Amino acid sequence: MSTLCHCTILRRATRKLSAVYDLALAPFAINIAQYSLLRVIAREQPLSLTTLGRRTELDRSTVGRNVRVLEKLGLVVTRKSEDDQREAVVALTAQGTDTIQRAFPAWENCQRDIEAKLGAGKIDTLRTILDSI
Amino acid sequence: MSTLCHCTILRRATRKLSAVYDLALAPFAINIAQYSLLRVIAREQPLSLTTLGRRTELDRSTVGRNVRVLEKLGLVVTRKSEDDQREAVVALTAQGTDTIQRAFPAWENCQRDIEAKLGAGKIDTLRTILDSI
DNA sequence: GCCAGATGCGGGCATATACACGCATACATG
DNA sequence: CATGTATGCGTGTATATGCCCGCATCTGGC
Repeated sequence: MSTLCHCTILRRATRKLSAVYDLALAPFAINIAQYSLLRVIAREQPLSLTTLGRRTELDRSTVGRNVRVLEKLGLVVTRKSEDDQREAVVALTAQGTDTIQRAFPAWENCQRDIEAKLGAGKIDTLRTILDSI
Repeated sequence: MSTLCHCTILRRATRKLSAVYDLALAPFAINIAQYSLLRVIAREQPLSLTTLGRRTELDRSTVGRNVRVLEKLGLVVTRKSEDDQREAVVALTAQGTDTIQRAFPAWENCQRDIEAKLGAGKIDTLRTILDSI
């Protein structure tokens, strides 16, 4: 068995792939983490930070800070929930919706590039493996 | 083709797997990123920060900061190279060497756990895929 | 030998990420 | 209804990561 660390290999690949997506999304002034978060918000808005954390499997405090960045960029707004005064609910702004749509082709190109590079079979395998981690 | 982002899936899996390794290494007061870095240093010490960055495919400034943390933990020392006054070379301390050795079984357990979970075939496939990213 | 370009580093800036703590609100049980 | 527990958030602290800038040093061509 190899002495190479599975986790370290995974971490390295993630950094590299993220850099590819980040570069493609740079013209829209967002990165892949932000794009991904925007997409979840778009799909379920309005939603609370805690819910957003569950969807993304991110720590709630991480989500809170990441959303704050998106807010600073003018892509989302947060407001207090009326039902539950504790909750902060997030929704896209018009600019946020627009940014997602404009960035979509760039993101899709990344998807196609990696699919072409690995082949559909390996993409499926990869997804299966990663989902089971 | 699915609308799921390959990069986001990879990022999520990396966070989760890192958390597993981090938990296993917690008794030794290091995380997987640090353990991995220590191993590279152990293998090639003494080496410059730039070389360390090339080996790990990390930005040099990142390596510089990460090494500083290891230094604060007493696991490595850095000194100015005698040959090239610009270079900062890194080497393990006795405590660093000791920590790697003591942490090794915990790391190895993580390796075996993930190998058992995925099976040797999938581990190989995963490595091949990740290496080609 | 000298200067221009290359190389090595640290620091500034920014995001991503997690955990622990404390505060406010909601809710459930007596 | 009152209190104890559960839930939702923000903040503090820490590491990980990358880009850019400026400084110091090295090196090669002249």
